[in-house]
Amino acid sequence: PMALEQFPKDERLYRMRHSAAHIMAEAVLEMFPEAKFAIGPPIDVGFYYDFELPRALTPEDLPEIEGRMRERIASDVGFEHSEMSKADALERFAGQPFKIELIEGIADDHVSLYRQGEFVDLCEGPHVEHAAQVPPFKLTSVAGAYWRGDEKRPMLQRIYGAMFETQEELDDYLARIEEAARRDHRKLGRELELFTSSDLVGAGLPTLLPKGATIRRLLEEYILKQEREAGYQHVYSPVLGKVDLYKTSGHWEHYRDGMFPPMKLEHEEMVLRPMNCPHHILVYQTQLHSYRELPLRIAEIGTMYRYEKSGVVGGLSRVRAMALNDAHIFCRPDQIKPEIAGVMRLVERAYATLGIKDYVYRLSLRDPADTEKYVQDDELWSVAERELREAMDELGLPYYEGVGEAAFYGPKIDIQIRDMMGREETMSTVQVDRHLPNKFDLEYIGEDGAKHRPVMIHRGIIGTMERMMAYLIELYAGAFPAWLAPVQAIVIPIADRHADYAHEVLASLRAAGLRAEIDGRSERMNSKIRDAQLQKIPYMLVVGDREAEAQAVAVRTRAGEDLKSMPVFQFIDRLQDEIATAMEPEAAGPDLGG
RNA sequence: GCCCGAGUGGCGCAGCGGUAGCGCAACCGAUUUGUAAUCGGUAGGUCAGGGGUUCGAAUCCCCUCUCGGGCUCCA
Repeated sequence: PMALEQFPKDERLYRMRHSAAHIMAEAVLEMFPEAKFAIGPPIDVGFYYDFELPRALTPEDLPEIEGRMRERIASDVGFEHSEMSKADALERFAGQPFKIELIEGIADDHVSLYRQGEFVDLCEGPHVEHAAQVPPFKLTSVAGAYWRGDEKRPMLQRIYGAMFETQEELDDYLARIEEAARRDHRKLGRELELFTSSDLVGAGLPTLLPKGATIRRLLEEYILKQEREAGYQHVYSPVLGKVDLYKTSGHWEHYRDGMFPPMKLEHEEMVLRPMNCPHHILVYQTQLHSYRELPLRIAEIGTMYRYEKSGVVGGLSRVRAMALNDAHIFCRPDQIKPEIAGVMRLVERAYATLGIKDYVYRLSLRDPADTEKYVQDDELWSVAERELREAMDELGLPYYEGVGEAAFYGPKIDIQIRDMMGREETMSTVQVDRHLPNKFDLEYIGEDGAKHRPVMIHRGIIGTMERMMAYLIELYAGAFPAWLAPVQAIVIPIADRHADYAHEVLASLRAAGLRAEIDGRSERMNSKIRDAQLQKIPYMLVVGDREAEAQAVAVRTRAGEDLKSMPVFQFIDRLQDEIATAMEPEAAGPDLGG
């Protein structure tokens, strides 16, 4: 057999992490002889193992488990592979209900086992040859996890471990986790006074403070301008409507669990909208449309409400009230591909401006086996899926497929970003929908004078303002580029006698459309600089006798760079240039012919 | 929603059965300062909310709410 070192790195890591999971299981068995074992696979930063234990584990248990693991590793037990018949295995694993369920699910009449020391596990392998080949690791957390990922099955205890081939790589990973914690938008949101939340308002309902509101407004202004230039028309529609509207749209049937329960009025029931689509459909229906008018692009920063489960809400990334940079394009079938291309161009441009580089495309498909979640119409799904594939292929954009990730009414292209912890989230989305046009009986008059059914494209570029803000706060660690910074420059008078001049400078900056503040406290300049630094304000403008004399400002950047003294007008020019450049970057992505 | 953990002045924390403390911030005063924290003083908390145990609860128990790590779900 090949020695471990001869395998490619991925294969080596797989074996090492998988073996560590087994060693951890053995350590847990020593501590809890009555433990029931579920599964323990390698994952991309290490491994985990799920157990059912007589008591809840706490983080204080981890060092002991780690210690026992290190003993096993030091003793360098070998990993031995064997096989036995299913019947023998069922006997061997009597008292291990999860293993028995796994064995019963194996099609073969023989099962594969691995033994190290006293511990034998049902396992396909592969593993390292002996325990000493397991590299540095650290048990990181205990958590709950459903058996087989099914919320109707028992909740097990999961222990996560981080593992890399070298101590250095492990340390790098642990440092990344710490850095992610430092950038956590919930922490920065408080420190930088971006948003707040209150027990009295409720979970998932954050309030944007003035600085956070500024960022959101800038994002909105940016995307609204892009959309206007791309031929979108903006509307305002109400955030609630009659239940009947959502029964017609199908949201009531397919999305009810995600909606706040209805408000009963005297003769009707109202619900907070979970999506904006029905309202935009009503906009379309106000007139009879000719094929010449299409595509019609109806857009809105639409606030909507979703009853997210209590365990999932948090910060700005998962909220119950959210504003979606939403639009619905009503078009002819022959316009689908060019419209998708147009949306992709908007995404590429927006991401370049926002500085988002780490993203991938996902073709989100339905799970054909799930007849509950998705509308049943095979023809509709296969047509929409083909259109999306062809559009992406023609654009030359790579994508991976996510089965079971579609909307209830159709497949979609999701643009997936990765957060600081490496978790993937949907930011932008494009969806081809032939379902809602049917439900609402939408039509347009074609060239032939007959009625035809338009196709709807649902799309979001910024996505929800909340999630985008959460992402950008972490991406920039709160040090926003000047165009997005809530405060772009702070004027710091050295002594009280400089207050008048400082206010003159402030007035000039504001007159030039810049967001500036003044720190007029009776503090030392050093202290004011420190505070401005902690607030991550891009420019600090120190003004003292010399500056007042020269109609100048002494410019310090938040990077700590001293740009020396310059005339006020020169600083204004410089900052305005910087902003203009940042907002019109070259699109970073592939050339989409725009 | 589920498992585990946690909620102490605006923020960060200590106290863990004998009726609340520290630092920062705030406020007042002094200082008027040249690129990451000037000094002194004052005020602020029904210890998330409710119920219970106890002579006595921030400390122990129960319920609810909120927050965190996961799972499931999701923009």
